[in-house]
Amino acid sequence: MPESIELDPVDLRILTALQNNARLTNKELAAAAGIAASTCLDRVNRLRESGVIRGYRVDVDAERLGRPLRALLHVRVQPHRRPLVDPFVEHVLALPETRELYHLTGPDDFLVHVAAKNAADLQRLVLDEFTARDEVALVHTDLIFQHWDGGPLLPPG
Amino acid sequence: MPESIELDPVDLRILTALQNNARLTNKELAAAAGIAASTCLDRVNRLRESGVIRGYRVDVDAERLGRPLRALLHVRVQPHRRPLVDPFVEHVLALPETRELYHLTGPDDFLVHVAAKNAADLQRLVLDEFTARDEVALVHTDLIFQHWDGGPLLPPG
DNA sequence: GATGAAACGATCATTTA
DNA sequence: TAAATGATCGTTTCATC
Repeated sequence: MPESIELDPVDLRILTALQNNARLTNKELAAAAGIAASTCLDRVNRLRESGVIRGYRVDVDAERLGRPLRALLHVRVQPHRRPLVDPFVEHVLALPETRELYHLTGPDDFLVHVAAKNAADLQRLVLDEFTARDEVALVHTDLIFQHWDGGPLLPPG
Repeated sequence: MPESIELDPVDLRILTALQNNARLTNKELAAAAGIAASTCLDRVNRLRESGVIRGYRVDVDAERLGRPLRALLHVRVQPHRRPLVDPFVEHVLALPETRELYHLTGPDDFLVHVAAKNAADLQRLVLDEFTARDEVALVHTDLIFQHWDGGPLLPPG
């Protein structure tokens, strides 16, 4: 199922254009890719159906939404077993502060990117939503000075 | 400049809808927010101009694009000074493998989320693009088992 | 993959609350 | 000041080549 799809240069131009601005009209997108609008519509539908395009998201400024303090929480879950891990994941994803969650190799099992209102809010989050849970053996918090998104995702050469 | 903006419940409904699907038509968005289309257009334009909305991105499946192996690289840059840090950031952001870059407090200064073709590709990336650089004092690599995005970003209660 | 036509949505000036 | 109406214009979409 998670197969690699054959993408030609036209598909790549479409994806690259959409990664910069996902709200381009179909007409604009067709122009960017150098194809007719109807063809472009076909291509985009195929990319959606094949799962290459998973969705379209708006990029919201957390700072201006009142969550200027971002942090990464390294979390060790013990014992590291499914009956404990699955509910932990569900809990974290349900928190409004959670931006991203990673399940990792290495001593710290999870990494959680959170956005908080201020230091007190972050403290509450760590104490009440993480260390208060039985399966959470350890939480280490690093503040995020700055965060960048990478460029358009492209297939390897 | 990075001020918090006053957002009313209508704005929040608009942002929430767009975070789920940034390609909703203005008409659909207006219906979701319970307002007239023209009003909705106004609101979205204001959210864009005020910087609350930073852009619209397509969510591409890295696996299906031929980059199934994702990892987090913890990188220590020494000495941790601007003349070294700024070019390092620029270098990392220019790599096609980079998905995200964090500048952090704590002993490891940077965290880089990368997407590679396979283990050999990841090894090449670490050796040639990171440890080969003079300012990079240490790289620690954790593989990503799984990665989740958080729900819609909302202002704190 | 392109063309062309019918259906639909975006947009803006104007009106209303 | 903020939202709705309605006319115009542009875009999407689909059958057809």
